[in-house]
Amino acid sequence: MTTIYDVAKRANVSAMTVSRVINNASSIKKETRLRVEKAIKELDYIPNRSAQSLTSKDTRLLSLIVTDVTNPFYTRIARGAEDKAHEEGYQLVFSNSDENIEKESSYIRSAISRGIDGILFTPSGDDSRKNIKFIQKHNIPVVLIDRYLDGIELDSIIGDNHTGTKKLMNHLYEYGHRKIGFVTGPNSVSTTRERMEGFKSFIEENHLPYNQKWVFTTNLTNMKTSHFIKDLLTLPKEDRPTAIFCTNNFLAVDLMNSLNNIDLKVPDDISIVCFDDPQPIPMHNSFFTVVSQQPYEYGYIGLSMLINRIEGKQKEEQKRIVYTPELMIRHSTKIIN
Amino acid sequence: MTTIYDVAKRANVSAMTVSRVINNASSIKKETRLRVEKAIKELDYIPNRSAQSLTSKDTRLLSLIVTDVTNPFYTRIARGAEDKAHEEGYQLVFSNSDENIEKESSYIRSAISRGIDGILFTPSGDDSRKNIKFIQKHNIPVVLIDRYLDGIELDSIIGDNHTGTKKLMNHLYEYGHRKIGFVTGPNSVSTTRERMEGFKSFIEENHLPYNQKWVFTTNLTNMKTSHFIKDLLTLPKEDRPTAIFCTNNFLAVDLMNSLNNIDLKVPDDISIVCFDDPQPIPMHNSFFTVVSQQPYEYGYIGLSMLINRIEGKQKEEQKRIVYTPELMIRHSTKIIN
DNA sequence: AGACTTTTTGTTACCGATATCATAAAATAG
DNA sequence: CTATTTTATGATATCGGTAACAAAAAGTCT
Repeated sequence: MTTIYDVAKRANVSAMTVSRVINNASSIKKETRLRVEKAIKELDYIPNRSAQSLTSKDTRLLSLIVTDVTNPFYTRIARGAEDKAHEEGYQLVFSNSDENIEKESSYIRSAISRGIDGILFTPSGDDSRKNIKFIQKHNIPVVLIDRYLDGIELDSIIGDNHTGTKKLMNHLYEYGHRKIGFVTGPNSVSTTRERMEGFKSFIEENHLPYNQKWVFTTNLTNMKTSHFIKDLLTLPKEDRPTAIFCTNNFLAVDLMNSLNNIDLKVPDDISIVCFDDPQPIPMHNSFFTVVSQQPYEYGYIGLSMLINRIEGKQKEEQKRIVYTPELMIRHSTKIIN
Repeated sequence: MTTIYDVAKRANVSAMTVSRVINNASSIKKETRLRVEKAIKELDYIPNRSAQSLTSKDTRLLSLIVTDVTNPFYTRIARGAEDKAHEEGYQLVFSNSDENIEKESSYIRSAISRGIDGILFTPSGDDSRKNIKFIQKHNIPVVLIDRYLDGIELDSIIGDNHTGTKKLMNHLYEYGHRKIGFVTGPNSVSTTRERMEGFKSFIEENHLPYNQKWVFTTNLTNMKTSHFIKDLLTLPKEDRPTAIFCTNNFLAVDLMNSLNNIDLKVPDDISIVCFDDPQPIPMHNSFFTVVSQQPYEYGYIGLSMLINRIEGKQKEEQKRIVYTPELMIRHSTKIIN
């Protein structure tokens, strides 16, 4: 490996001078600068960031922790974050927590061990609180993305789940649906919880019928929506929901698969709505009626906030940015009489 | 920041002893080990990887360079790679080259600067050759994924594009299609080139009609398939292709959008096939007829190969793994008479 | 030209860990 | 109980940079 000393020797200067050239410090004679730069080129010298970090205390490395990049929502967050990071000369280490606290902790530990400058973080759920405490104890800037945690004050960028839910419910209502089912993940997650609250209050405010059997909660790893469907079918036809609200895209896809498997058609037999596009591409012919958020912006802006915090541009109190999701009416819902 | 010296002081031992405990070296009295471990816990000490890397020369950091994580094919490669990395105690820095050589170079430079232990790499195209030379000059292990470069011997994991193409073409043929169009990206990419070769040889072997106007080449950044469609429509109806082969999923999606925009329906008016699922989720109701590869495995196995190379388990000559894509007949193709 | 600034370059110590060699303590042997 | 081997711990130099100060060179001024 070529070091700063090799370059120094070749350019006939001290190591310090080379260091100055690398960091284009002031007060270097043009002539020596050129000589050093020549030596750098000739030797293919690249500075060793580990060594730099040892003195400078920064690494220009950031950590992105999401639950699963494979979820198009997070894929686009990742892309947005990476774009901003690249623009600003940072790089991104990415991690999939799979909604698993242990995994999350282990990623955080190694991130800290690496001396990453900050973390862009989608917490698994309420249990993540201790992980956040841990991060804070180590004085590392964090920005929460998509989910927040009660009682923890942090920069964050999230969606307005109440409004989003209301938009979807309203759409179903206008399409004539009154019996509306609800499929959701564990409510240790803020987004899920808020969507559930939104759902319930809509039901109440509009005096819609409500049946405990229309509600299904799943952990996200093995969904088992098929069980739910089977249960629904035990009800007399007039007691079944005509539409189902899913708190996220993965659930909607899984639910639809379960329905298709027993030859129930969406939207002819039942309508489905959910949060977030299941598809990564803004396709003309997307199928699901959703409220759509702007994950790319979440990632991009979230990362800007993080960098501002790191570089001390944002000194004041925490900032929370809230985006309002947009209703996209597509083909998974149908007007009924 | 807590250092090894803080721990040493607290546990009343030398720094070296702490280091030994961290790396669970042999020959430490159980009693001192416990004392040190206690101190580590109490101080929340986490070793500084930058410092470790300075002596050990490894970082347990790997670089993943793909063209765009947002493409579900690469999303899943990323996930596969990250899973394996995590299992083995490595972490992944990820980068989107956007098929842009300059970006690619800049990512490689900073990866090397970081001292990453290896690179899992989807080269932008033929121009990436110089980037690979550069990586090799710095003695960094690389595994190529999805695309290879002629004349460069490296571990790689790729798909069998000839067979894949033949499968799709055969399917169209069996469905009665004879006039088949072709939409492709820049052929500086090995996959594209091979698919094009496969296409041409199929046409020749089966004496199918061929018309230069049925072929459209685009750079992948601004596709402009709509121009292509407009051109097709200037042909008399009987001279238009009844099916179009796209070399990748993004092109297929874009093409379909263009068709929809002028009220041409897939598959009723025209059939489409392509490589790789546009959707990240194995959905029951996926639309496109494709040959599907196993990107998750590409990532997972590619990363294993990389680690083997890094850790010296794979000393011998280069290894090339070739996967055969599988035909998935869905709803974007139609039998014609 | 000499005194005084200002600019440019070099020296040394240090960042936080570990390799290497040295030493102390414990275990075993004679 | 000393001599010898083995095991456990420590001192020091080093990895590749940079901060902080020191020194040398160049430029200004009288």
